[in-house]
Amino acid sequence: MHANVKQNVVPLITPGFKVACSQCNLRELCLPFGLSDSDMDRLDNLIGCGRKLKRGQHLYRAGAPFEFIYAVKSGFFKTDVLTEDGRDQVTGFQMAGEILGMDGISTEIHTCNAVALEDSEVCLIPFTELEMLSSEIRTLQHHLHKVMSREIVRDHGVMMLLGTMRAEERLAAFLLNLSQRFTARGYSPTEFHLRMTREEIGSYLGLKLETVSRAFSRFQDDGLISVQQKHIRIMDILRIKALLAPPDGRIG
Amino acid sequence: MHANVKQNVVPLITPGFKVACSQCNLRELCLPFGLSDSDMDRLDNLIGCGRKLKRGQHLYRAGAPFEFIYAVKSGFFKTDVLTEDGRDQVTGFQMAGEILGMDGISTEIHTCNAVALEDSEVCLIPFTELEMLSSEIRTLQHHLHKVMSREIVRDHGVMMLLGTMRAEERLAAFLLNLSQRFTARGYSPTEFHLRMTREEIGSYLGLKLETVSRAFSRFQDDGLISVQQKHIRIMDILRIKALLAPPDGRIG
DNA sequence: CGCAGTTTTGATTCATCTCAATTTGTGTGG
DNA sequence: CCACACAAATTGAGATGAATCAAAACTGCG
Repeated sequence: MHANVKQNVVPLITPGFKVACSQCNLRELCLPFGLSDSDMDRLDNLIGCGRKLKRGQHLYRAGAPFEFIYAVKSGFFKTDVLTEDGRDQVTGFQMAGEILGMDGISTEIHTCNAVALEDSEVCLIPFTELEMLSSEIRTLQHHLHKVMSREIVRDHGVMMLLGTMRAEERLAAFLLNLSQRFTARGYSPTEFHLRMTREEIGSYLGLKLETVSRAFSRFQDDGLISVQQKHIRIMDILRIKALLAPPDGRIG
Repeated sequence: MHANVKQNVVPLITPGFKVACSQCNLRELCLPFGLSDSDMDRLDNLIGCGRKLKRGQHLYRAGAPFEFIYAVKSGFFKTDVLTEDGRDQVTGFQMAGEILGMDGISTEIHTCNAVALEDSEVCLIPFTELEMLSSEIRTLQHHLHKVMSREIVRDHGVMMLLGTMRAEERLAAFLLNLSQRFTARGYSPTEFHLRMTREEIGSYLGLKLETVSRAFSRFQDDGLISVQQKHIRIMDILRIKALLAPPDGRIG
């Protein structure tokens, strides 16, 4: 807790660094997707600068005034909501090219926390100016809408997971999702490091950390994966996928 | 099933009726919120017509091409997603003034189903034209973003519910949410008819219908509510709220 | 090298699911 | 308008998956 308070001061004295979409290898994955060169220059002017975060540092907190949305340039984040009565729910994990902060648009106040799970960099996108620019650039406007809609659809997937799946199905879905997102970023589909703890995975999946750990162990015993702490190697992706289709194959 | 197929044809031969935001008593709750009279006229021109649906009829289905978003003018809807393997998750219930269909923006294909739970009316809002108009009307643009963001925040709340709450807490949260939304629409906060079945409530809350029924019965035995089938009367809203704060009051 | 945080594993408890039987409500057609 | 059939809801008994409580092992950081 104290550590976080201290860390929260750091960005104010850390000069932002200059970023440019046009130079970024994530541009096909991120907000500038589909923009012409000249339009991308205009977006570059708007975005201005980036921000570096150390592991454990908050990008923003629930209750903070909303000003920016953020594009993950490198690193790994989690977002979580907490209630007055102490419940804590991880709502997502974000990696390079993904957009953070859209929870703040509706009330101008952020409703969740965003925390770097490893040293990370983000691009700061001032939202009011983004709205102005997007009213001039149709492609940008439409893409912003797509990004927000994609988040809604993703959330529906999480609801499905939390509402209908058993523990091992949830973990299987989680691993497949990570694998797919790593693949899209040019990393190995079968071998990766988890940046989050068992407890954070558990919170995201609606499970206790012990249940997550047991499910990992069981997957390993069954030859589906190899786990060593945070290092995961997927051994049999087909059988992991099969876990998501219930044995009875009920339809309708 | 056959009934649905038949119903699906009806709207094609049912002439749409004319709607006008400027005449609508939901305008302070719905998309035109905050617009000037002249801007609202422009929105009216865009929206054009509405559509009536009978109970059980689909407004749209997963897989259907995306063209409109819909404002609920009257009635009550549910949205649900289903997977190939037969899982079914209700993702939300929508009432007057709420917007449906934003799941379709990201891929131009709807990813969930929207079904009328009673005879209902919606306004059809052609999305491409809405984007064009919103690039000219700042207020409209910003409000559209707020509506989408609000949906994201709402989804986070559902994740919290599904991920951290026990059965009676989920039902309490559900009842309080309905009560609040009815209140905002000028209906009684304490007495209402549920438009959905126990099974649909259960799907939304990640519970089996029997568990929902038992929780209702328990609430009634404890004097929190009075239930008779779909008719609900809230007797002690404070104690229902208290159910959401765990007894130990753990913090942080 | 030691300590704190994380992870694994085991034994037990408990909430919810499952299966099953009734009851109640609703819509349809005679 | 009533009777019937079907859908929805209630309630009970028992099974089960995940939570809880507890202890030990591992990892990485200072």
